[in-house]
Amino acid sequence: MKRDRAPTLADIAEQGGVSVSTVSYVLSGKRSISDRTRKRVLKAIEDLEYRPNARARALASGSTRALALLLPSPQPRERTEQHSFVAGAALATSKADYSLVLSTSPARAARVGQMVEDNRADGVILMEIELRDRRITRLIADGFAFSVIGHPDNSDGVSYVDLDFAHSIRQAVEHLVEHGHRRILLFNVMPDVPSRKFQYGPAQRSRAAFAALANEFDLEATEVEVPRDPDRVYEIAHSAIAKLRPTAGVALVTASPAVMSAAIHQGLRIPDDFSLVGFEVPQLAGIPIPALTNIDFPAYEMGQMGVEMLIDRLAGAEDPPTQRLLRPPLTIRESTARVPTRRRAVKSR
Amino acid sequence: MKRDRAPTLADIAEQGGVSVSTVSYVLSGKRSISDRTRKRVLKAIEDLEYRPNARARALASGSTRALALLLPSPQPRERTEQHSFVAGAALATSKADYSLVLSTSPARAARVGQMVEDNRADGVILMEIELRDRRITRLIADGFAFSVIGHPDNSDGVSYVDLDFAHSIRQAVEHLVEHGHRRILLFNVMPDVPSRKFQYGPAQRSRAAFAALANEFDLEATEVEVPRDPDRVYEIAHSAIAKLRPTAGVALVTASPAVMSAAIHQGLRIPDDFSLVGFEVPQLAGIPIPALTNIDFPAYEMGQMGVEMLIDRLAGAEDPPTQRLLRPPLTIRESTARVPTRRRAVKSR
DNA sequence: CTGTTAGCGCGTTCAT
DNA sequence: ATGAACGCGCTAACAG
Repeated sequence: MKRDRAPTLADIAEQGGVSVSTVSYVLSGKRSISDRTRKRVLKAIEDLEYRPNARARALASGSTRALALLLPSPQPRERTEQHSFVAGAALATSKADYSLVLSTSPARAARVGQMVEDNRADGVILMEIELRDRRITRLIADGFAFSVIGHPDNSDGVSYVDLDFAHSIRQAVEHLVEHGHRRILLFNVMPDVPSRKFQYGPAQRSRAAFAALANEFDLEATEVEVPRDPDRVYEIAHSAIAKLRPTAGVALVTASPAVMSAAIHQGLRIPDDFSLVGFEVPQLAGIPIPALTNIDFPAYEMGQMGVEMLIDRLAGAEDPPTQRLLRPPLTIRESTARVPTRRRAVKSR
Repeated sequence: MKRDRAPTLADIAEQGGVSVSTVSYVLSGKRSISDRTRKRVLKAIEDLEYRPNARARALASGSTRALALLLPSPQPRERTEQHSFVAGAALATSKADYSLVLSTSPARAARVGQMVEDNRADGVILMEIELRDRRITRLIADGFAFSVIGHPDNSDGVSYVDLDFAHSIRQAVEHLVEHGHRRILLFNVMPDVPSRKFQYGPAQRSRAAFAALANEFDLEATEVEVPRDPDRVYEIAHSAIAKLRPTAGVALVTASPAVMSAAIHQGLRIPDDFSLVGFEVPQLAGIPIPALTNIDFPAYEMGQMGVEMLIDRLAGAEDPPTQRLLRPPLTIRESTARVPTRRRAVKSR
């Protein structure tokens, strides 16, 4: 049976023979109600299939119980980790009985707070963080609640979850070094906006770590920058491998399938001629041919943490910010192996 | 400079020396305003950096300008197309100046309208549609605005966008038949909930089309059901290929990488020993080794269409529903080839 | 323990 | 062309 108008608090109050505030209070539990009236109210709510109106509630209470997730302008070719962030965030928000509003990133940094200003959300979650991210500066200046996936250079007071890229790169390179590799390529991610090339945290931190390791282990290490488009990655990796003839490579997020293809397509056998360590979301690592030695990118979990941190922020008053630098393990699979000694002979031709 | 309280219509009215309704009307344009007052008001809005409060607006107007996208409970291992739906939907909503609220699918069909009932959204978008989807029945019964990605058996009056799976399967099979293949496997998607196995539209329609084609061309056609988990797909495909020794296969959404791996790992060369047609989002097709003959799943576009259709529904009164059955082209790449004649000799051993 | 009422910020009808 | 005032549905003082 369908009413033409959704029941309101007033309807419940009437039906139950009580006042609206009483109904409101049995709903919120913010003051004690006698068992008898509570039951009457609950019955009325049941009978009329009453559902609180979220907008009215938001207007009156000042809280929307919604979080905004700012997507980097959604392209058809999105990155897998970003999708996992979204999925994880969606799960965590509904678990906490919040809503998740997806929003495309505003062009101007000044607009990051828009969702909060417009009263569509209580706080925002940022991703694709730059080393000095102006959006974060704004959000702090404007006093908005937020959390970030990734972290800027100066992360004082900001709640974030990120990967410890320096640690992961070290783990990957040490793995290769232990297997005798010395000529190693780093396929580093490059943001689509060239001017921000040196601003993107993961790229920058990976680069620095890689350079330090090259020095420490005295490697012939070369960094190769690759864009997001897999086809371009393929081309670039193809020529880099042909030219530099590395025995191994480390590919950052999203690049490994294309890099592996590039190697195979020029006749290299994996891992005999070329070892590769990837950095992908788990579901991508198991399937390739051969299976990828991989650092599992815990994107789904990071998405969840992002919202949990934000909700904590919204609840707890002046708690210290949560800051988590994750160190996912390296899983060794078929794509890496000891560099064969016979290679030395071949190499000299 | 930051105020402790966001400016409201009243603030603008005061600053501009006019009434609140006047301000409201210059914003909505719903009645004519003299140029002088309009300018004064606009200046005040500019000066105070006024932003309309979306919740108050929603409460007063009855429209939230938000759409809810109901996600199948977001798992870590989400399917690529679903992510693309989301990305496309996010783009289209923000283009139309709407918000997109992500919501996990309610357990009970009766709850599909929740987002609308709670006044968080004006309409909902459904995905993962079953042949007789109770959610759709509910939504119609309750008179809610909605659109769906996929389509049920009885789609009278529902706006949807879907793929013409029967057509695509035909296209794929005919391609293989033309190349001399006769022993063909269909790797069909299987929903996670076994009881709904025969309810899932794409699976059901693909199955029927495949069976009809087997009959029409007198093929040794076998359907192999695979779950979503790539590892399981690999196992199942591996043993199916070993046992049935097909010369070709057609893999539905998401399955082709695992199927290809399974074939390669048992020593088959692609396409010489085994041809494969995939059905994947474009970004997945180009990179595999070898490149996949593929029907590009236009998931991103479908996500966009889903919201566009819903917005049309919300705007236009009693227009006929939009119903689109897309037929993406088959792109022939390296993974399929003519079945070699020498194979006949080999086959008999 | 319960009722009354004043907002929350904006849209809109009714006056003027 | 403009203003005054009411209502959207709910929360939270304030008053018993």
